[in-house]
Amino acid sequence: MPDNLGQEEYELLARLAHRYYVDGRTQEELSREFGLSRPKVQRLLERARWTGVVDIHVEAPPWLHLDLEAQLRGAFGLADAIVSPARADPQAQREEVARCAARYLERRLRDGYVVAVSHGRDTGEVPRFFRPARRLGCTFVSAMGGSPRVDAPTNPNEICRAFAERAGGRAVSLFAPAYVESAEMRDRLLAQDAVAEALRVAAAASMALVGIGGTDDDCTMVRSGCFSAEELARLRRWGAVGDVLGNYVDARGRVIASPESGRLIGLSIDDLRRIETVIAVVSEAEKPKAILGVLRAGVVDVLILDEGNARAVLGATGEDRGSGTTRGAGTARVTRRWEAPRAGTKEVVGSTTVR
Amino acid sequence: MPDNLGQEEYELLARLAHRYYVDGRTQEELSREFGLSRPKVQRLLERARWTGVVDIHVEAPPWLHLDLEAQLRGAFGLADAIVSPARADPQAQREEVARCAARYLERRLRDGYVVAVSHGRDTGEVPRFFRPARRLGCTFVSAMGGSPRVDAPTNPNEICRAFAERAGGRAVSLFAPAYVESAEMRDRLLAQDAVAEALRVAAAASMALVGIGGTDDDCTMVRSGCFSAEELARLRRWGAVGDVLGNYVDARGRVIASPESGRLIGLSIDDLRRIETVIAVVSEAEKPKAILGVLRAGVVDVLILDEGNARAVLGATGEDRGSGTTRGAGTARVTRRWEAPRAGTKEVVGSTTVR
DNA sequence: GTGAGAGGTGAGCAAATGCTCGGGCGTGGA
DNA sequence: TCCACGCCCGAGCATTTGCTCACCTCTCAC
Repeated sequence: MPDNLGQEEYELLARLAHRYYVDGRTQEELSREFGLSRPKVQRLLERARWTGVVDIHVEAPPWLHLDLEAQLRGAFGLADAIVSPARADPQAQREEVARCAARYLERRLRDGYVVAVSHGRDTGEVPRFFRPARRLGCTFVSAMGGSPRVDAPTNPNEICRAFAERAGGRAVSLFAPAYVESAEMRDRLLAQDAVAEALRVAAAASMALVGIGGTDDDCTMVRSGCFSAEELARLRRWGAVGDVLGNYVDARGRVIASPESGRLIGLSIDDLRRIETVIAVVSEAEKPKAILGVLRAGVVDVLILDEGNARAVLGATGEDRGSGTTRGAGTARVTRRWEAPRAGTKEVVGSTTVR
Repeated sequence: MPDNLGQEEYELLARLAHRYYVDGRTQEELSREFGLSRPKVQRLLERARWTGVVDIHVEAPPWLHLDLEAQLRGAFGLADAIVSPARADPQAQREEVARCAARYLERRLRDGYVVAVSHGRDTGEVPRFFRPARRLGCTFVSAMGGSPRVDAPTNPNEICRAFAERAGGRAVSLFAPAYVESAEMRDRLLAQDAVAEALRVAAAASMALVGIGGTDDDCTMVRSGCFSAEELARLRRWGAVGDVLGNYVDARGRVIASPESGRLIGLSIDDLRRIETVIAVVSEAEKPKAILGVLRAGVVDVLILDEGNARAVLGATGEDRGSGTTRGAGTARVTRRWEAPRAGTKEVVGSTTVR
């Protein structure tokens, strides 16, 4: 198969690889057995992997999209990205994403962690699926104020309460609206101990779980009564494409300093940047622009979303990055781990996947 | 694919494996990323390999028989076994085996090595293919006496000379016949300085290259005039099935103390046992009994032979050992290296190879 | 309720592995 | 012929990995 290999070399590589991977000898044993230096054996094994004499294949469940996840991580420098299986029904899709988020939290939460939580339908679904293996001494705190037209489970306080119940931890509520009428009113509210204290806890969180909002007329901010359609239209004119915790950003990820930003009660983008792990959960269709904007703002560490948004976001990034790996998730050829001995990276990786 | 895995676990294993093998993270990074202890990650990766979520495949050239080699090593405790590609024509087959032997020597020989060499048509072919990359300060010494009806290239002295020429080393000749008329004559010859010296060098060799002789009427010993057909028939009656360096053994590998053994000039089986690496080269058809006998004598460390003999020897060993691995050499599932977490060995290995 | 056993867990260590770097050798050009 | 360049090689070190062992928890029988 590897045509650029001489017969002699092919035999040697195959022998070494077989002895190493199948028979389980160590490289040192092989070096004695074949009369080579140990580093030489290691270089030859590397070459065997590189030429395809050794093929390491990861058989992933068909419903996972590890390739998309890898592309997302790569494209946006995320610590992690999770693409949930696709569902036709929006509610089912939301639950699927929430399930992924819940699993993720279960893996990552540790006693004593403080988690700042946003509002939103996506975020709100997460607690339902959250079942940690044991009681966690965690604190869940609202990272933003509540919405006037409350349908309970999407309000941050309520979400925190649900989390705390599931985790056996405690909830810290923020008793304030997300947006107040004026900057002056905001400052006076922030001077209240109860409000200031909650925000202080939230700002010191080690983790944040946030949704990503859009700017269409049906977005959470409008539905929940925070904004009128006119206010939102004005934000769009300012270039807004989406928000986290009420902080709007434009397509290039720059925070928009609109009149609205002065009326916001909750963590700022800069507050978020100081939080170690910011987890964004998104499931709704037609959100790629908002997601892109927020990703470009560089506050998100972990992105959990559905397949459709993942593809849309990646598609919008520019031409197909790593199109070679777009094949079925099941077939993942070895790239970075067993890099080419010495060669330009991207290029060469591209050529292996052909094979 | 792995049906005995829960969905959740399958996902986790796939994620870990992908991150480890494809993205090249370390286990420690994964442990942080997934919120697991490092040993846990390592156990999960082990499980991923074991359940087939990760599949390591060695693509060997179709003309190699790495599976047969592994079985030979296993069955007879050999340090190494090399099965040469099959050839229909006996002479072509002999050359193929000799080529393998030559390659093997090239890999193993080091400056200062002393190699004891037997007579025989197989051994005699090796020097023709021997082309070390650089001059080797090696000594090649006859491990047994010569034969009366000399056709030059099968006499040990001549083989040594050819080796020395190719290697740029030196040859030490043994000026004596393989068999003399009586034990008394042998003792007197051994008392000769020239003879004793050569044998002393041979006995102190770090390597021996020997053929394996049969007991049919056309064997080297008869063709070369060492024995008459009658003498050979007598050896057969004593149970002889084959020889190394003129030392005959029976089917169970016991040395035969016949009248002939007292007349032999060359290294004994015990001398051979003291040599670190004894390499046996065999190609002729119909030799499996001789090979088996000699293997059972436990003097051979490395066996180099043709496919037909390899299969015959293994077939005769008892029922198909490791029949699971008898498939094409190209497909070698991982066994020993990534053993089952905790389980009886043979059994479990058998079951992987099914898959 | 209580005790015994099985199974799972992570600290810590020994071995194996990957990698860097200085040095030798061959090749091709002046 | 001699020199420069580049390639390959292996010693030695830092990191990663595999593994052992003591402990902990959970289950089940008594």
